[in-house]
Amino acid sequence: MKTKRSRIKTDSKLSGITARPGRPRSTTSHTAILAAALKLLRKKGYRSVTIEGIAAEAGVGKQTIYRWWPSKAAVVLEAFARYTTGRITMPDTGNVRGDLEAFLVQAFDMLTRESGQLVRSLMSEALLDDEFAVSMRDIFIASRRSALREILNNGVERGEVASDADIELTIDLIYGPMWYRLLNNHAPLDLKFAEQLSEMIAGFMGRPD
Amino acid sequence: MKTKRSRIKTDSKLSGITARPGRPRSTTSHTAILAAALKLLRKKGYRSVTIEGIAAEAGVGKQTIYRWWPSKAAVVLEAFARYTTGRITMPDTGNVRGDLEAFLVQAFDMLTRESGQLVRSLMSEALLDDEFAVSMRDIFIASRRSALREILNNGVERGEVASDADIELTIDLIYGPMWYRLLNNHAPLDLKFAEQLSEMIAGFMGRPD
Amino acid sequence: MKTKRSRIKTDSKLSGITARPGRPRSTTSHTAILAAALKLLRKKGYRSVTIEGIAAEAGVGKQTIYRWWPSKAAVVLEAFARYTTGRITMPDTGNVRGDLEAFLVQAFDMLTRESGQLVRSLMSEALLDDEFAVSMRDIFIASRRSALREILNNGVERGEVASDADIELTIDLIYGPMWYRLLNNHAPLDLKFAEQLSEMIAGFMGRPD
Amino acid sequence: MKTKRSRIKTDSKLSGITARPGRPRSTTSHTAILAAALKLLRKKGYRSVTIEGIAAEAGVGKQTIYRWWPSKAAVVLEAFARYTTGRITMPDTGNVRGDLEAFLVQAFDMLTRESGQLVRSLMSEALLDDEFAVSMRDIFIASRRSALREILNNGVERGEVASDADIELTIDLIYGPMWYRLLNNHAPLDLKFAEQLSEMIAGFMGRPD
DNA sequence: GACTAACCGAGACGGTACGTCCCGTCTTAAG
DNA sequence: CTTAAGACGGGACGTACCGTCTCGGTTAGTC
Repeated sequence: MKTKRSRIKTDSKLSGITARPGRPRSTTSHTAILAAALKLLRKKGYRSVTIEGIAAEAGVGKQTIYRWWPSKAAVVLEAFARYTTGRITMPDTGNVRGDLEAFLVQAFDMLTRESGQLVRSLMSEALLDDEFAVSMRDIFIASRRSALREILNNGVERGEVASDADIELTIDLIYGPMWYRLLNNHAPLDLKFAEQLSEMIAGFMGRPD
Repeated sequence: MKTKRSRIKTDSKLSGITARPGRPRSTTSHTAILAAALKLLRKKGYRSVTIEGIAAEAGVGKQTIYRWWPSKAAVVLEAFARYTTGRITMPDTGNVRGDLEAFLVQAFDMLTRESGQLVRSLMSEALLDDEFAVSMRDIFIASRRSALREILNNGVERGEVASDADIELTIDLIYGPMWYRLLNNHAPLDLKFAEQLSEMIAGFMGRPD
Repeated sequence: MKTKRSRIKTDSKLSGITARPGRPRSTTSHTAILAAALKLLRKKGYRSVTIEGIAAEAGVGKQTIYRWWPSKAAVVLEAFARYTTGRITMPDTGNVRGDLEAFLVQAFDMLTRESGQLVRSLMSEALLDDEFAVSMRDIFIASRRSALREILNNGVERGEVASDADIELTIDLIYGPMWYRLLNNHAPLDLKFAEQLSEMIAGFMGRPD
Repeated sequence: MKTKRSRIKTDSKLSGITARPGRPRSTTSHTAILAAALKLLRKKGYRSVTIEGIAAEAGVGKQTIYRWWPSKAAVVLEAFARYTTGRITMPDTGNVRGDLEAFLVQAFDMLTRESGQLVRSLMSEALLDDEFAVSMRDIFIASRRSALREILNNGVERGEVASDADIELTIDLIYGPMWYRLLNNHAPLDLKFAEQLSEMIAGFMGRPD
């Protein structure tokens, strides 16, 4: 998420610089906006959500939104980020393949049952707006990648995975098919797919010989 | 592409079905619209292209566009489909891995040098519009998948690939990473990636034992 | 009513000249158009009636309408003219005042119960289109004026009215208030008004001294 | 003229009613719109004037027009009302007939030389739109009627006119013929007609016997 | 306790594009 | 040559939102 000033303000606590003068940002409005965004998303879908609609639903002036977010996509992204924070739990089955499968099952489940359409909407926006794409990569994609990275690195430490394996490539080989199915909807993100993917990756990585 | 009525026009003499009454569709306008769409796309990018703009550029009434296409995305998709028709050439190197690599090099090259942004735009639309997503799958995705399918089936015939291999899954494993990089732009679609993908797939499929 | 060719054709029967070659004008379509126009007028009001709507309702091509009438107003005017033909009956009470009152009662009644809104619509068009105004004057206004003229001239012959009375002015003094109320709708076209008008006119004309 | 909300804004200090929130209506735009409407009317005639054209000419968004007026006719009516405000001057010749003649000469002159076509256009609209007709009656017709009413009432006070005369009917008898000629254009609104009308009315009213 | 600054709601503003309606013209095949 | 059908270029409609602006009013810290 990008705001015009928020970082400055966030720093003030740490740096001991006193708060800027004037009325401080209303947390009530802030949360009301995010809640409204989420609600409207569910009810009408991303395309039909408008800044004007969010403002009305939140009982807030449009300017208050524009002051803190650059676009509708940014609001939605923050709302979604808040919503999913802490939802990723790291599995610990003892081996890479098990961890991977558990992780994918969890991810597929969430995308299938809850946030799939929302993630699609956000990606849709990212495809047309480079600045937003950066935000999305920073906030959303990066954290998912690093979760996988951790799983794979654990495998390296355990000796299951060759130490010179190309981790980043491997992550692409895992998330790639997942996104492909998510976006194209031509085949399900189900248990079987999680197994197949995990098996493939295990085969790909597991040959240090 | 979706039109309101089938353009199938069987031989009236034989079938007894007479041609539709009324002035026939203008091929001049049809091509002018597609040309205008392509031109504006290059000049201004998908988001800035409007139906109104295409109509003006093509010297055509807006209604003429709305009569034959349901949305801006549909026009662009048809324009793009025409543009790329016949551009996919099937490689013949004698083995699956070689064919695959050659095919991917070709595909990556085109996406990187020419049509990447356009494909991203179309996918963006497909993510928000299910009806359009179907069109896109039918016109664009399907033909790419069947190209890969042919390559893999050739491998089965040659005995390089196990006869019980899951071809559709394999296609996902190839196109998935390609799309993932295309959409997220976090790593290049380069020669090296083509090699890596081909190797991985060869490894994945090539063990009938 | 103005048509581009109808008079030529009308003459051909009389002059013995054989009909023009080609398919003759369809009387079926002609009457269907007028009927459709009248039907739509009643259902939706003049403003909402369109050439396209009439054509559809009549099961006729638009061109067929444009070939024979210059505008929607012309179609409506002809439909209305047909509808009212022969509806004006001349009263004969023996004196000007009685004739006038009877005539006005009849006219007011028709405008109030049936054709008021339609006449208003036609006048509306005439106010913006000079060519149509001429048609309307020829077809509609003129016949009403000559009816009154006859009544007044009968009075002159009987000696009730001064022979040098300004008949045309008098007609204006009668129809003026009638139209004024019809258009402004601020007061009714009722029996009392017919009496008052007749009395006023009798007073105005009846003093040859 | 009809606006969506009353612009009555009583003194907030006294009444305790605070001003409406939000950015106040722009007087600049308001006047620019009326000026543009008048200008376009003169240049192109009522039928060719469009809301879009007025907006462009005034340098204003279309919505700004739609926010405050329900139709093109309403804009034009307000523009015209402003334009004619204070143009009616009451004559004082000492007797009803003189006053009437002077008043009519003035009115005929204005309609003939300046505003005739505009008034016809407005009436055209009023004939098809009841809501607008009410506006027009309130703003335009009513003020003209009350001018005449004053002249006639003066006559009653002076004893020239019978005290039980039907003033409203008399007004119809005067304005009726005027409108009739204005609308049908079959005879001029000239000096002679003003005399004839005045004479007729004087005869009609001036018999207290 | 006044002053100042930034916030807030409300909503009007100039704009752009939408998708629709209908205009009057045209181009077919059929009669 | 007319007809029904219906596509065509075009113009305007009235609406939805955009992102900006301008009000009155609120809520803090600073003088």
